[in-house]
Amino acid sequence: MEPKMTIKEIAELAGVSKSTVSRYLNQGYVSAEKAEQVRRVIEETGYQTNFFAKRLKMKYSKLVGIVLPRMDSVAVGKLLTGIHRVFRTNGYQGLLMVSNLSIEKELENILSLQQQGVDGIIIDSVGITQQHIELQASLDVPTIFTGQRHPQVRYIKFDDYAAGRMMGSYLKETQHKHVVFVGVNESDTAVGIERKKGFMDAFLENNEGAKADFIEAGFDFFSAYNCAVRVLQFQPTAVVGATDNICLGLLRYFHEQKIRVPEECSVAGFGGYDVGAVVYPALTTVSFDYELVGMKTAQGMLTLIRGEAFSSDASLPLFFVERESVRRMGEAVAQKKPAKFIGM
Amino acid sequence: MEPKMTIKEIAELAGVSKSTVSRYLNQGYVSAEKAEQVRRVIEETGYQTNFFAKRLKMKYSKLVGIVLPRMDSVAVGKLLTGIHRVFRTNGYQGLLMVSNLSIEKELENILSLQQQGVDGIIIDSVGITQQHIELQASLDVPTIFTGQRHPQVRYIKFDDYAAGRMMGSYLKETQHKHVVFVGVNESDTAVGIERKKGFMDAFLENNEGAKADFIEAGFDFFSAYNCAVRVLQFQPTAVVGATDNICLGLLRYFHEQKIRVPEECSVAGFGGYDVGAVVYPALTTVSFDYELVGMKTAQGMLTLIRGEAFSSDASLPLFFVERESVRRMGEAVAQKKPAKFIGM
DNA sequence: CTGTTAGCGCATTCAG
DNA sequence: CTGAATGCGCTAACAG
Repeated sequence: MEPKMTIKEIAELAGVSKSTVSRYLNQGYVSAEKAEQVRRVIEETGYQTNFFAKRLKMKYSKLVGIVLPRMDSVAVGKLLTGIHRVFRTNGYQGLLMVSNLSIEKELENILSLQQQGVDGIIIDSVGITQQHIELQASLDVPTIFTGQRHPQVRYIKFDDYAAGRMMGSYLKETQHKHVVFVGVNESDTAVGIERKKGFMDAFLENNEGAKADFIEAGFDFFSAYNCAVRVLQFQPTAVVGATDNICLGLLRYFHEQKIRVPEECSVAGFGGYDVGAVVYPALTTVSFDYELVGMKTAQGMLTLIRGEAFSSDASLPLFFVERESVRRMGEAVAQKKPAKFIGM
Repeated sequence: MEPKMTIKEIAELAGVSKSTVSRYLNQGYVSAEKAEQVRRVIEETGYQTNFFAKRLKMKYSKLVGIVLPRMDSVAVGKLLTGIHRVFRTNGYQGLLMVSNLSIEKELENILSLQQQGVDGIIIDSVGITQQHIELQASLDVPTIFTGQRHPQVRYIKFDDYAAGRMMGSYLKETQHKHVVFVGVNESDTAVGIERKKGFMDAFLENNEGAKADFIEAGFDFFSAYNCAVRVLQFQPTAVVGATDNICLGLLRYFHEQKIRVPEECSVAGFGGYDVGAVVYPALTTVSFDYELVGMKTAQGMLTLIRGEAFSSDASLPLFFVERESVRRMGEAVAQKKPAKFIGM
């Protein structure tokens, strides 16, 4: 293991030529006899082919760059889990870069990745700008965006509009008439625009007397908590947060104000994080399978690398998870549900 | 950007030799005049030095492997954030491998990383086995473990024993006399043994009439939720979970059973996850700064790579976060705290 | 300060 | 089927 064997030394020890060893390692145009000799020597020495030398010769690197807005988020974690799952079975590996929500750094990371010789780049962006498009077009490695979409790039994501609609329909069906949607900034097209629009469209259509207000918050608990006063001023029967985290912040405020959920005000979100199942009331939500996105994206990348056709997809399946935090307005409020922890 | 410039072509275009270009790119033994010519050509062509060729020549790769038990955990996310923070300012990058909590895969990943020519390996293990030690000793790249420790390896971690003691002292001070500790399996030395022992030691010493029972759970909400019945059978005045997640599962069960926290039973944990601040009652906990561990570990790795001395550290600072979930047994229970969301 | 020369370790023609 | 020879793109002596 120590003095770093090279193919040349293996060849000498096995009494063959370098090329024979190389062939043994790759295609395999080698006689059984010599193959055996080589095999033995390799096993004994623990020889490992030099990664960089190999990559220098070959055109590919078996590395694909992944640029992330941040690392400490469950969604990102699951996404990566999915990506890794398919990559590992194909001998690929992800090279991560974090951009801390900075567009500038994101662009910089993409460039840096390309320079490292990755075979492709996956970008989990929080917003696709014109600069992204230009940069991406100038690159000579395939790229796939995830989480956001844009007509000029390849992408794999959920249908945020449909997710919004699911929630809108549900609140209509449960006969809520006045809800406030706590959303995020529109720079995030998927969450800030599509998801919200889906909700509004479905909730408002053919829903006489229905009304929906809007308040903008950030992605974190605290920001949501802080805008809770304002949502209460609308006196809604239900509030839906653009993410589960927003709901948790809201829930906390309601608890402090002794506003009972869902009796006095319903709450629902998007995301389907595990923790939504364990808080009380358990959060009704539209659940996203982030791991699936990761897998699909990785598969798409493999396709692209092989030079095959790829088609963007913004319709990955969504799951509506009905739990305890939304009241059915028609029914009596007294009969509480059994309140069993339903797992995740 | 397209036909992949090489140093040779740059040299020709600039009217100098390859080595001059190389020097320009590295150390800098170049006249201002020629430097300028080279600079211009590089800028025009968008030339980027070939990563693999460079790594083949040089001894280092500027890549350090990171093997993780899993990706979708906040703690891991923060750890990575910390690692990346120091690496990025030093031109290093992390190459991630996930072992899905399998020891076998973990070993395999370490080997694979070494083969890729990384300059070092950081291992966030959930348990150091004899195999880890042997493998690690046979490697020719430096390794640092994090999260766990062992006399025969380098490590950077919190002092789990001290964390346990903090909590033990606190519960003693708040005059609890009977608590049950919901811990995890002892294969996780840090959490399963040290943290628990610290708690027991501090809680029990010089604490007349005090009693502490133990129950083993897994790391997830559900497992904790499921063992809640058994902890209740002990009729404790407080229960401490080895992790905040365990507490959340417990809290859910207590809520379902209408057991008021902390009035009827106190709950406290370890971890300091953000979500602990937003649930109700907000969770009293010993907080770990995972990002700091990441930074320290990365710095240690850089030290090692430079060939300088490194010393393991298992005493990273801990923070006790007193929130709402533990009752001070001496005091009246009626006077509820203001219950303000204290942020994270 | 600069150009020339030699490999780094490997895969791959090309003759045998 | 196999060995000898070539070069991937780059850095590092080595002489100028």
